[in-house]
Amino acid sequence: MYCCIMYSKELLKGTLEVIVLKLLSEHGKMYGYELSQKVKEETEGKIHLKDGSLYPALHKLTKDGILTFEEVSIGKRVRKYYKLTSKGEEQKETLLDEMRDFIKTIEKVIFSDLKTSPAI
Amino acid sequence: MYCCIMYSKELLKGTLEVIVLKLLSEHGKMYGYELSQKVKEETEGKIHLKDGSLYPALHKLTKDGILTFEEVSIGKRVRKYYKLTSKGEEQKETLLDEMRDFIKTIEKVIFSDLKTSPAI
DNA sequence: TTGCAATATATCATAATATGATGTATTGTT
DNA sequence: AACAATACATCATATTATGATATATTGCAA
Repeated sequence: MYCCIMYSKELLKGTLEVIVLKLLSEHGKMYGYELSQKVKEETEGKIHLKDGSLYPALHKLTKDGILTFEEVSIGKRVRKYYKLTSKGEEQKETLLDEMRDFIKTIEKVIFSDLKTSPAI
Repeated sequence: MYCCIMYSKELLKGTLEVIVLKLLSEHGKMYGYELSQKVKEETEGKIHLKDGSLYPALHKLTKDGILTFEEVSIGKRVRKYYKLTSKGEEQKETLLDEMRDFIKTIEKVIFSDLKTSPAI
């Protein structure tokens, strides 16, 4: 599977989990491939969850009680539909709050311009 | 040296370099300890560059030609004042643009609310 | 004046995690 | 029949922040 990430790898670290939890919360239940397609679509290809990252993450989140899944047969193919547990819902809220706050703080440090915006 | 980071470790990954470059660009020249104090101050303690992260990063950036430094003796103590090279200035711009775009994209995926904002 | 906090640097083993490579198999299209 | 897309998976590697640890100076308060 090929990649095309617009951002340096480092920036994306830690983002995967938040994205997965947000999408699952929003759509109820989704399977791995569907998740990766959805992200690609919503970011116009800018973020691509690689399967080498996604599937291990889904396994880990399941092991940690954040997700559960049910297997659904589509012909001879088996899909694993994942959804949030109640613990997962809480975790999602925590991570979203954290991300919001993180972005706010980063913006303050990084995009402040001492020369032009002394106001506010 | 003690820590108190409000964010999960993962979120901070990749952020250190951008912060360092931005601050150096803004202040001309700074030494390691000064950098960590500045960040702590500007983020009200929310982000704390640990010396175990900062110094290796400064060494690496120097090795990569992004930074240079000059040693200044303050009494018996020696400070290393770092500043951006011209390559470092370019790198700073690149990383800032990347960060801007990254935040915009992440916000679109993560903070979109399908229920309340079908418009646009 | 003694001891502690702050200043200032540094290194290293460890942990976490995304990645690329690689593999298997099915389904739909040309 | 061949190929792209669908759908899952594993693993060695690379990157990087962290905590622990170390050294030494300086200023301040008891």
